[in-house]
Amino acid sequence: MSSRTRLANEAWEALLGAHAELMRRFAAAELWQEISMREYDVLYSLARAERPLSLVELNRHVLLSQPALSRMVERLADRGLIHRERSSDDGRSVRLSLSARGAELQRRVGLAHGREVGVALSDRLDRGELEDLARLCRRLSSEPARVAA
Amino acid sequence: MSSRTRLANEAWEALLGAHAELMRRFAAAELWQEISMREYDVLYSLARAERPLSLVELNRHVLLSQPALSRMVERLADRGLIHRERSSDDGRSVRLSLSARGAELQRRVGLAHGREVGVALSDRLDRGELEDLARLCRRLSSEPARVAA
DNA sequence: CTAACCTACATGCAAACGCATCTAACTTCT
DNA sequence: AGAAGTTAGATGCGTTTGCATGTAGGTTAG
Repeated sequence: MSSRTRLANEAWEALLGAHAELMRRFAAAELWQEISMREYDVLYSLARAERPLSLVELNRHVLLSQPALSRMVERLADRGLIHRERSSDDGRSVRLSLSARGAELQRRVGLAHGREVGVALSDRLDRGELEDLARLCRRLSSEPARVAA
Repeated sequence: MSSRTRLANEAWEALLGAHAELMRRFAAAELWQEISMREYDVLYSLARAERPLSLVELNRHVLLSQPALSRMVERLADRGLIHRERSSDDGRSVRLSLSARGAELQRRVGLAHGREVGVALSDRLDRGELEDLARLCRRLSSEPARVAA
């Protein structure tokens, strides 16, 4: 195993550890009574993307299987938090967007959650480090590093 | 919302994105036939910690509820991958450790998985960046930044 | 000593998940 | 245009999860 591979594995393990610990911490908040963190993730993804998303598009942001997301979307629609209508362009596809209630809930929960995120990370990293972390993580999730053919 | 808080939230979102995308990629490997990624996480945690761990200790590394972990441990023990014995010191506690079969499986799967992790991260970050990422993430998951009283 | 409390783990149960598969709507190729 | 192939989403079903709670061992205080 090359030293580069070792470094990569250490970085991945560190990232997993940070993810797990912070998720635990955020999940402990008395904030997820109305919606779970996973449901919030769906609302947040829809809020971010001004235009309606299809299930497949939404699924790129939400770490769930397609069937699980399909059912979660159904539950959120039943609760009146999101709109789900069949696309006119493509009869297979659905157009998912926040309802007014869903948008309000997302804003309200997002505000409180965002404060906690801010505290948790700012406590441990300064501005420059936060920027570095964001940059490095974005590099990991952006388009694949395609090799020239 | 202060700019520091905004930076923290951007960093957290970037970290979540990287986590989700890489998890997806790793999960797609034809490698998780014998054990799931979550089960591997348990075996890996036990492999790391040379001494036997209690459920509570193990639970610090594994992002699952205590009851869910308790049952996963039960399944892994039933499959002969880990040993579970009552602690002599503390009659409430269990001592969890890898069996020979579990250790072998962890090594085998870990080797292949580690290669994938290496490729995925090394493709996008150089040595210095991998070190930076590891350092920043460890800062996020190490002991709380206690404020002097 | 023992009653009250706390901690570690297990268990009942409903909700949610993933896998396999289905249906229906596009797309492509001849 | 029609058959074959692909893609979007939904559904059946067994497994796994989390919440609430139970049980038992250990600790503390009167």
